Amino acid sequence: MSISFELIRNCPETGARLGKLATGHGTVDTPAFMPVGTQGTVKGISTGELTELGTEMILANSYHLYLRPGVEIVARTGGLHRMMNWSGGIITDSGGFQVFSLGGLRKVEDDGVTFTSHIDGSTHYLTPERVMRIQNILGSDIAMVLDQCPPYPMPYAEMQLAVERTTRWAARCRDAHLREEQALFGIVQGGVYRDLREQSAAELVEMDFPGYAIGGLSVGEPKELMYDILDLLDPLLPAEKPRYLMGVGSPDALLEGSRLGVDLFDCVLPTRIARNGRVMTSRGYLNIRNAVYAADTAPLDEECGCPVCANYTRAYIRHLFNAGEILGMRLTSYHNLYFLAQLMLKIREAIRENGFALFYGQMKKKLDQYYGGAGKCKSC
RNA sequence: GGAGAGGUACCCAAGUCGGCCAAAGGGGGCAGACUGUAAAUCUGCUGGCAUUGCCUUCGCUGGUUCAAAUCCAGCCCUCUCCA
Repeated sequence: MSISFELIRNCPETGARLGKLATGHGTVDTPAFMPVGTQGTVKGISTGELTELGTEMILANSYHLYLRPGVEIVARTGGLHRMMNWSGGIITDSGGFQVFSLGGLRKVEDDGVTFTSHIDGSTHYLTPERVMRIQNILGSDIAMVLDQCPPYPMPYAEMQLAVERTTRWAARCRDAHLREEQALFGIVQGGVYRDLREQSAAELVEMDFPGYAIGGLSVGEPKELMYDILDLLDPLLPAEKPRYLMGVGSPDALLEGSRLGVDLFDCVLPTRIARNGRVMTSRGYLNIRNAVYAADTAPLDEECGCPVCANYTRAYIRHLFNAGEILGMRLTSYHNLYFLAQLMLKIREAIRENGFALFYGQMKKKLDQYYGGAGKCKSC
């Protein structure tokens, strides 16, 4: 068995689930947030620090690792886990997101996708079979099927084609998947069209994957539409299998996603905004580059217990950013990952204690206040 | 003392045979964006005030002109070379 998922508790009042996902590289307490390490590194954070942060699984990217350093190098260095010195879990994305994000550099056809490398301009042809081979070699604990992730908005007819293609590719990925200890997740597409989501979910469930991802959300649509789709999918996906909402990582969306039955999340948000000076705090986002923090001796977040907040002032971190010092980004990245890890920890505790509904109400009020609008920190 | 080069906005630096110049570009500064990472990236603002517009500004002072950062005169200052 590649992975096992134990559903420990269902929230009696909401769709929230407490679970435990076991892979060949440890277990993951769910709902969980997984930091993104696209190129075999969570940018700026060592694997020792990831462990410190309580990270149990990260997301890496097949397409990027295939381009550089190349799967042969990863294989020769002992596989992705050993290469990056990470003993926890790894999910590899298939490259499906690059079908979306590298819009100008790729051509999608039924058989596969032609990419123009953003690194050197070379041409690469990825099919479901090749993507599976890449992930098999990388040796991630969970592989993802190749999917077509369309942008928002997308006309119905085109979305329908993307759903059908994603289903066909999922079947091909399943057939091409060789590595037994590696699980393969299907990815539900369909944008914000309810019937297409139902169709996509039904077709994938039919294929009996060990877990299901929800893709094609948080690509520009209003959050309410995303939540509607999650609500729709909750009863359609098998309860005994993990659900993974791809690409979602704002605090409010993690809370809402958890309420709607999501077990796994990943997102570049905490690390990316951190490198650009924005930190998540108990009182909303704070841009540490802002002049008001020039002489501020408070920590990033007064309610935070992370080592960054215990040891460094806003004034210092702002100085590091203004001076272009690499430590600034490392500190904010660490803090943001800690912030989300704590949020998920609280969510799990609440479910475990049968107090999620109450917790949700209180936390939602707080997050709406601080993160609901434009994301401005209300204390600023 | 002689010869030459130059002083432009917070800094550096274009522009100088007159108008299209509140003045290129870069830096710095200020703010914003970022959600399965082409991202330590990208965008906007950066003389003042107000709605198009007006006002003050290119070392200083004066002059020529309808019009001057640009032309003329004097002065102040900086740098290089020669004595």
